[in-house]
Amino acid sequence: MKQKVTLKQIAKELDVSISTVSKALKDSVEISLDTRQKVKAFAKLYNYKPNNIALSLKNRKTKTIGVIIPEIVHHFFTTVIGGVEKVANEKGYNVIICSSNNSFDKEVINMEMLASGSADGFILSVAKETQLKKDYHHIEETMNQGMPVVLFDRIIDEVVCDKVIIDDAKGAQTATNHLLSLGCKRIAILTTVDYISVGKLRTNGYLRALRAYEVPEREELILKIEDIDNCESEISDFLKDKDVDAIFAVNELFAVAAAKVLHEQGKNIPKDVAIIGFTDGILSKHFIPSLTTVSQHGEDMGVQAAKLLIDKLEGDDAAIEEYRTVIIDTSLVQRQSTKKTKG
Amino acid sequence: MKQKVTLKQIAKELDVSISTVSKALKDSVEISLDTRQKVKAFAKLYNYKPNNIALSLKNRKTKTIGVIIPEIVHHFFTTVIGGVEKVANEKGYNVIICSSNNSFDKEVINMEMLASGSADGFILSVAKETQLKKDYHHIEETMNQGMPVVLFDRIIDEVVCDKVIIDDAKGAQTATNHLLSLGCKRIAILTTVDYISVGKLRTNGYLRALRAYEVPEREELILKIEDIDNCESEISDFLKDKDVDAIFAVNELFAVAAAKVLHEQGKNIPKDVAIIGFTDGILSKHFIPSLTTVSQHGEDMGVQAAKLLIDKLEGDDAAIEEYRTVIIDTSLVQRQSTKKTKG
DNA sequence: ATGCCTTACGCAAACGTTTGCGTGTGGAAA
DNA sequence: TTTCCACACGCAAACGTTTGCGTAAGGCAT
Repeated sequence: MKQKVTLKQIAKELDVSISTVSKALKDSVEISLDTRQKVKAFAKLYNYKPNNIALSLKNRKTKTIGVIIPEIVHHFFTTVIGGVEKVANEKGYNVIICSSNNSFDKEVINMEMLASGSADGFILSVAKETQLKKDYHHIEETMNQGMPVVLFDRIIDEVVCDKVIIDDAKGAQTATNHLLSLGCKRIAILTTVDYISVGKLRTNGYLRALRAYEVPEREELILKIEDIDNCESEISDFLKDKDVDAIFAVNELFAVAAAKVLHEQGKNIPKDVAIIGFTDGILSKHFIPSLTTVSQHGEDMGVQAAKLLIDKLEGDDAAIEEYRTVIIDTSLVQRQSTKKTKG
Repeated sequence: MKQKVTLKQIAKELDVSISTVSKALKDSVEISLDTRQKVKAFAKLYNYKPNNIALSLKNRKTKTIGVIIPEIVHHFFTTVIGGVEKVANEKGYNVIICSSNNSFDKEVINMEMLASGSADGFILSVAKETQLKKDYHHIEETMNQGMPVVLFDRIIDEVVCDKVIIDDAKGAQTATNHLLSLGCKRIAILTTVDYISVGKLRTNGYLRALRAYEVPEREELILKIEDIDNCESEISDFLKDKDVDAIFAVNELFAVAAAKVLHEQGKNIPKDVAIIGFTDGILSKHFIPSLTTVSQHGEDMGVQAAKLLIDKLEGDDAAIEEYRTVIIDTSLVQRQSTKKTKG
């Protein structure tokens, strides 16, 4: 088992100094052509690769982006990561991914760990607990130490930094509008508890659409789901003897759960009840009937976030003080769950 | 914007040497109690955190595990990552994730990048292209440089290292047995092209089950799908005027696609045709009808893989020469798609 | 007063790089 | 023969740690 070869070893073998080897590999004119060729041949033979750690220490940068997301087993977040990776790799950056598991503590630990030398900057979607706790000191501290942070999806208004979001309210409004334009009058919304920023925003968009259409908003058509793991029974109870003709769900799981409940109740989708979800994942695509949904373009978000971060990392000082918020357009992906029934 | 504080800065402020600070923070008896307290107070005040990069360089290890998977937007792989993360974090390891995007070149690049200082060892599921190309030099080289590699799921028989797999053939056999025990006679299989190891193994298990039941295997009931993105139409053609009473699919997507095709053809699941898939993902769980499936216990695989790797990383030299293969038990998750119809 | 031991600290090397600058050697010009 | 200039290379510092060992100061015993 041959260990990794270093400059020092090459230098020793060739009986030259370390600096000569280093310069030779970089084709420095300081070094004679002859020596250069010898060194390079040797380096290739022994498969020399510069040690990233040493380079990081010397350059005081790691060429690594830290991504912290609330859940790793989550379609939307993985699409975002896909986008980040794409841009990062193009620009020679590595990506480290950590999940906070929606735990505040784990978010802090991961961030501190990566901040102490492992990453140059962060792309972050905050944990539920963090949103609830409203404690952002770890983010502020990281930024204070000169490491840029880009927030996406679940952002924090109070923290001043680059952000990538979708216009949640607008997306929800568009979706609701679509239901209204189909002639639906009794549109229920399945949403989250208020401290989840995106849930609240989407609810607002729903309400805005109703008002614009002068459809009375009715408290009893709003369900704020607490326990996401148990949403199906909550939805079942909620829908029981409620005469709705459409459902807008603020995420994919709620939409699917609603569809299942309706199916059990013998209702037809879209004839009896139309459904629109949020987040264009595989569930919406493959469900029968396939579900109309508001696409968040996760990969795009990742791409934009990575670009913002790398701009900050490589930008001149002028740009550093300026923070941008990129708003990704949502789009309504129309599928069977809102197909107009003929006649 | 205060930069990260280093030992040197603390030393300067307190007018002591760097080594004194370092030792004081480690509560060395070499340092007087008085100095120790002073240093620690100062360190806490300035939120000192040792620089991981410097430590990595000094210790010649990074406490980081590199995970390379074929796809990041993939439920099964993310569950595996979840398992890896769990164990890794418990043991103080970081996890770097890279996706090869099923490209051989990207797999090599990622591996070399991480191997040159960023990770101490690898957990890897090889890209399709790599399996097709049968070029494993990057894996061998990495191991030759003293970095342990654990292969999972899509493994390579020719490479000698730790492995975590499921018994694909057995899982498939169990699934097929279940269909047979339900009284199904004309069981089709939707599988992949042969060079995908898991596809082939699962097909073998299917055939084995048929033989054990003395059901004739019929070539025309085997569909090897080439273009996974277009599987629905392939399946549709395949199923057209074929009188099958059960379908075994070697992955989740094929199972769902089959279910959709059957639905379009007006067939009832499970009454007309029973379906079993492979991989217990969200699609199988939420589909109507919910799909019976062979669970691979992805998180378990991740846990085991991480344990194997960390054992190698921290084990004494005796253990290093010995390679283990952990076989994770599959289990059949019975759902509606194979419910026995009464009578 | 001298010697010795303990206490409390600093020095320096090491991990693997990069790079500005200093320097020895050779040849050519005067 | 002396002087000068390239050329080709080496030295050393720096990045932030850790740690074995050396050492100054002080106290105590003789």
